[in-house]
Order: sequence, then structure tokens, then C-alpha cells
Amino acid sequence: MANSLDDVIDAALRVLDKRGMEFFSMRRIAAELDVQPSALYHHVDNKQTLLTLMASRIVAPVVIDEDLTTVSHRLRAAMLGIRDGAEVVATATAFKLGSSTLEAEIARFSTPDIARTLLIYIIGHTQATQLHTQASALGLISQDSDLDASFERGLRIILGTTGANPNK
Amino acid sequence: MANSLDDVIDAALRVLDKRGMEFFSMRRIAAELDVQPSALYHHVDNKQTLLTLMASRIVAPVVIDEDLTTVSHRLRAAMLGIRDGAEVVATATAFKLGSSTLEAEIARFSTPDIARTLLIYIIGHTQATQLHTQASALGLISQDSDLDASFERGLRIILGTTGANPNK
DNA sequence: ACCTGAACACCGTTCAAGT
DNA sequence: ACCTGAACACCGTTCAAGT
Repeated sequence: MANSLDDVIDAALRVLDKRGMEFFSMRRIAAELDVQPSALYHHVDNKQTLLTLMASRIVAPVVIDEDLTTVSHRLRAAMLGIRDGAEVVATATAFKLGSSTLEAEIARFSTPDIARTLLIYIIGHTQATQLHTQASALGLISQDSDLDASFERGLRIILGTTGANPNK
Repeated sequence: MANSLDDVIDAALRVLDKRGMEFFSMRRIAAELDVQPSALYHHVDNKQTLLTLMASRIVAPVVIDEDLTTVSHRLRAAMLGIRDGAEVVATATAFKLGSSTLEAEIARFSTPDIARTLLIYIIGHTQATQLHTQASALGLISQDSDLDASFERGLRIILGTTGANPNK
């Protein structure tokens, strides 16, 4: 009974979360919707476009305000919330330098340079975290339990804040 | 007459530079070597392994010394030197947080946190630059001629250096 | 050690046609 | 507007066999 574009994005995010980027394909999304692969192209121009829509959806719930440390943690959490979420955001959204609304919104509370540097760091570190977590889940590398703390320390290098956090 | 692993890596880098990531395939590398696709698997376990070897090759000539600003520019230049070079390095090398030799070498001249943050930034910004350059070459977005300066300003945010450069 | 030939189980995308 | 069915031009990888 007639899927909408939103149904397609939902199904795509479900496939991603269940199988990961490695097995993320248009054909699996079609199967998830009980539809022929060609049907997807009525809603979306191509796979890349779909990935961009997914990235927007992942990032959309993140509230941007003046507390950039908290904003950074929110963004990280949003991407970590879905398997390979950071990779999707990395390849689709954030790397449209300048034309990203996220970058502009963060710049409102700091400077364009800080916004850009911060965004690159957040996405990059989170992507690394996700890859690392997967690899150690497969027993390929030893666990590095320090990743949350590592993220926080990098944040302080960029934002120039000290250890004392008045909001906590 | 019998290819070596090095021949395979060479051919792979040639294919990447000529066609880009989008058309980078084992089958094209095989064609570049005038060999059957299956022959590649005598030299390399799989495509991912080959990408890791390519990333090492891209980054290998970069000299690491105490002038981290210059080191950063060298790394950026090395990745920009080959089409989609930053993407290959991003997915293959750098994101082995901690287990990257590059990260350890940079840490010798600063701190582990600065090394990690810097590396994430350099690779991320360079990847963004390369995507941006390609997109604007295709007329998809407007030119942003500021990317070199943008890179430099982000560098200063992380390294905490001021405008004055005693080495220049 | 290095490679061929053939096969397997997949891809993204297009397009005419149906409802 | 939304979907089917069939096709096209590809993929990565395995494996027996050749030299």
C-alpha cells in the first residue's frame, strides 16, 4: 500500500542499523519494504541522494545552542545511536564545507573557523570510534576503553575550555 | 612476466588517480596489469587490505619533525597529490586510533591528544577539500577558493600558534 | 610462485509496462 | 503516483587447474 519517501528513508536506516554499511544496498532496502528494487527510484534519484537524506535525519534531532561542548556530545551521541552513523554523516552531510546548515548554526555561537574545525573533529573522531568498536567486537584489535575521554580531551583542545565545567 | 605486490599497489594507485574512488575496482586494477581479476588474490587478501597498503604508500614519504604546522601541510599535500587520496587514507589508515604509526610519531613532538586531534582534522579537512574540488569541477557547487586558508586557520586553532611564523 | 578460466552470489540503475 | 519484471553492465571473491 504505497510507500512514501519517508518510508524509504526509515527502511534504509533500519537496514543500516541491522546490517551495517558493508551490507547496505538498494536491493536490501527494497526487500525490507517488500518491493522491487526499481520501485525505490520512484522516490529517490540514486543511492547517494538517499544517503544524504539519511544523514540529515540522523543529525536533525540535535539541538544547537551556545554550550558547544554539550552540542558536541549531542552530535556524537546521535551518530553513535545508529550503526555506521558517523560514516554516513561523514560522506554525505558534513563534507559539504560551508553549505552545511550544521556548520552555519554552530558558527552563530562561535566563529566560522571554530565551527568548521569542530565539526570535522566531531565527525572524524566519532567515525573512528565506531570503526574501532566494531573491529574490537570482532576481536581484530584490543579494546581502547578510553574513547569517550579521548573525545572530550580533543574537544578541549579545539574549544579552549579548561577542566572546570560550570554547567555540570 | 610475474607481477609483485608492489606492482599491484602501483597499478592500484594509477587506477585510483585516473578514475577516482567511484570507478576503483579490483577488475580495473587487473585490466591495468593485463591479468585476470583472480590473479590479484595471489598478492592480496582482499580489496580492503589493498586500500590499506595504498594508504601507507601515500603517507610514507611525509617527513615528521618538530614543526607540526609544516608537517600538517606536508601530509595534506601528500593526500592531495592523488585523486581521492584523503578518502583512502581516511578509511584505511588513520582511523585505527592509537595503532597508527603516524599518530605515534606526531605525538613524539607534542602530546597524544594533540596528535590525534590534529590527525583527524588534517585528514577530514583534506577529504572535504578534495570532495569540494571535485564537486565544483562538475559545476555542482560554487567555488570556495578559501580552502587553503581555511585549513591553515583550523591548524592554528588546534596547535595554538599565532599568525607570526618564525620559519617563513 | 604466479596466473587462467569459469563460476557464484551479488550490485546500482534503466525502462517499458501495468494499476 | 507508485510499482513490477526484465534486462544491462557491472562488482568481489573462490577454486580447481595450469606453468
